[in-house]
Amino acid sequence: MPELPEVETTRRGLLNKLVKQTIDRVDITNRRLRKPIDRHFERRCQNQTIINIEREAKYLKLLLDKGYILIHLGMSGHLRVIPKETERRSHDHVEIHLKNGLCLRYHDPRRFGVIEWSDLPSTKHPLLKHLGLEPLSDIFSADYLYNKAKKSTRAIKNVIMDAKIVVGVGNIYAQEALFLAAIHPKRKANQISIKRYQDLVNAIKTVLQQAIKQGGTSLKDFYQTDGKPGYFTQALNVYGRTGEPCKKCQKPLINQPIANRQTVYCQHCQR
DNA sequence: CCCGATTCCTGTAGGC
DNA sequence: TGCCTACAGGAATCGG
Repeated sequence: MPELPEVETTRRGLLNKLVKQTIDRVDITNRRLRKPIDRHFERRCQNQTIINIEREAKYLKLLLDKGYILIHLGMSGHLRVIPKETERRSHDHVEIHLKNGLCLRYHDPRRFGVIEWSDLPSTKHPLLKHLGLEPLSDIFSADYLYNKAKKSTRAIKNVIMDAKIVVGVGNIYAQEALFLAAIHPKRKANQISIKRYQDLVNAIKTVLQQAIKQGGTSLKDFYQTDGKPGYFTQALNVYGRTGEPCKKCQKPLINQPIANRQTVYCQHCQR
């Protein structure tokens, strides 16, 4: 499940291969993603050079001479750069052929992703304009999170997964950050001190930075752009470890759904 | 306005 | 072995 570290890993893997390359043509086998790919997409991209690749939240932006290609990997998407003659597999939905003989191929079994061309600035783009802060930016601070949360009785896990507050934190890293900060995932947001918010903000930054270093987390569908898995999977403390011993206190980890999402935590360490 | 529930989708796992 | 169902989850949308 691509969250911020997986998307950033993808961005870094694509940079060398795509920047300064020119798009020859686009070939789409299935337009039906989270929203259908616009019928003008191919024409908008053709003969454009990729200037740079940026990440905003869990979105990638391939900056072109004019406008940009916006890509979201959804639940199960990944991108690879391969020779264009590489045989296509099922769920390979979009190919962006480069003039150098390579092609960027988008693969997404569950089709929750997004691919579109746009020239709107982020402040005006419907998918980008309401996004909250980047968690690795300096302005994402204990003060900020405390102020956002102090009037809310929501479970803290739902708050840090809310992209209108802070972006890029999905179900895996929310659970990992709460474990590191020793905060119970169901604790009400307005019942956490500013000091503990500092622990939580630190934990979110640490876990995301460590995961980026390891090339992300691979469960089922995510791979780095060179086809290797992400290695943060081995560093997970709680995600997917229901019933296994807590790495701090050895008591078995609990799994309780919060907002219909699996949530694994240690009842003893997290308060 | 706020926020939980529902929805999209398909591969996989578990039950019988 | 094979069929069936439940489940995973990002984020838009719905509705109380």
